[in-house]
Amino acid sequence: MPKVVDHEERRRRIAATLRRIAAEEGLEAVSLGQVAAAAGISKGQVQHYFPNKDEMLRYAVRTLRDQVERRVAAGTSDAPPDLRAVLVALLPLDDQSRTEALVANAFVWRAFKDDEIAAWFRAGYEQLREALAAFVAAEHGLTGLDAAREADLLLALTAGLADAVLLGHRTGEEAIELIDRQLRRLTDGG
Amino acid sequence: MPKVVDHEERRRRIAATLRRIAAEEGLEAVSLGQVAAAAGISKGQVQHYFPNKDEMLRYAVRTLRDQVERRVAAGTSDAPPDLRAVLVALLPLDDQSRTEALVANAFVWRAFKDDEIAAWFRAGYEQLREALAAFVAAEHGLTGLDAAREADLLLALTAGLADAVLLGHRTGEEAIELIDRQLRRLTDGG
DNA sequence: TGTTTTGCGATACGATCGGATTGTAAAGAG
DNA sequence: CTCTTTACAATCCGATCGTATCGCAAAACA
Repeated sequence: MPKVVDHEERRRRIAATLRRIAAEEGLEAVSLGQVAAAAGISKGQVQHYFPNKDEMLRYAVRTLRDQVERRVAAGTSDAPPDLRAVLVALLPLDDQSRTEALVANAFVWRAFKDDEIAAWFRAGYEQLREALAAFVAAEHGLTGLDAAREADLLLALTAGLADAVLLGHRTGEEAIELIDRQLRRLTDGG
Repeated sequence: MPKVVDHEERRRRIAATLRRIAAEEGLEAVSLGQVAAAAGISKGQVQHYFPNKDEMLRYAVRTLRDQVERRVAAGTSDAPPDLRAVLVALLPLDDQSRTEALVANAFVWRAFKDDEIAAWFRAGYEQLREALAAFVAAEHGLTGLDAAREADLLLALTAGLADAVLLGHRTGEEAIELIDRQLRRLTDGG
């Protein structure tokens, strides 16, 4: 065998370039040629590491999910894990999270037609639901069912706010204020 | 002048076909040829009524907004206008509203690159915000600022739930229950 | 030192795109 | 009836797409 190459590493680099293009110009701008050019490699090399475009897109979604998970976990790791910190980490407030949100948004439509991508979205959603429910139960001493419902409210609220921030309908500060307002109700009511 | 034709009517029909394709197969499947074929007309006719594809897409967004506005208004007109009814009308629960939500979602990305489309989205958002704030103030007797914030929470929550329902992460019933839970807080707390 | 296998650049292919051009039938205007 | 304008069909164009194929250099194995 020739030139020993880390296949995963190549794929990750290509996927990262793909996400950059998707965030900047939309999924429709993602073509083999564009990705190759932006990554500074040849079209042939891209083909060498992905059997087709769909697989390339799926891989980009998988690694995006990993990236988001790592970032959210990192954002809460300096302090003890905190419900508020997780919710705020889900908002597109800096370049990194904004790019992730843009890419996720760009991929939403793919999820309707690609079951594998849909499965990744759903897994992320469920994981978040459960994590938030655990936080609510721990921080506000609610019983399981109530905690789950409050977590659902917070998750949907944060998702809606994230979209609004992304579209420029609200500022990040406004979104945080609204999250705090909702959290305050839990504290006061419990 | 030959064959007297209602230009607006033709444009509306073409736009409706465009939205149907966008809802079923995504915006990327929307091409002049596809729209023409689905509408049972020639490519030339589509070109005759829209100077280019972008204008066609913009027109489709404008008429979508009208359609949503009419539906939400109609859904609340049999009974006296009602905060809960408006929020529920925003969820993708039947074919009509689901299609609208899908199309809106498909157009979100366009809004990032097309200022005119972004303006229509923003206008719809602001209109909804103000309407909801008025409802909250009227039904729960809150002062202006509190009413506006509660309306913001409800709007973001409903938007997040609408997305979750659309993606199949939740059922419509669950979404309605969560909206009711949030509304109950306003009633109890006020 | 061949031989084989892999990495990857180059290029060709057919399909499809948005847009421009051209042709023509119909219908009011003169 | 002639002329002009409009409605639309048909076709062409250059660009770009995803994919297939070909060719060759590098490197491990024999």
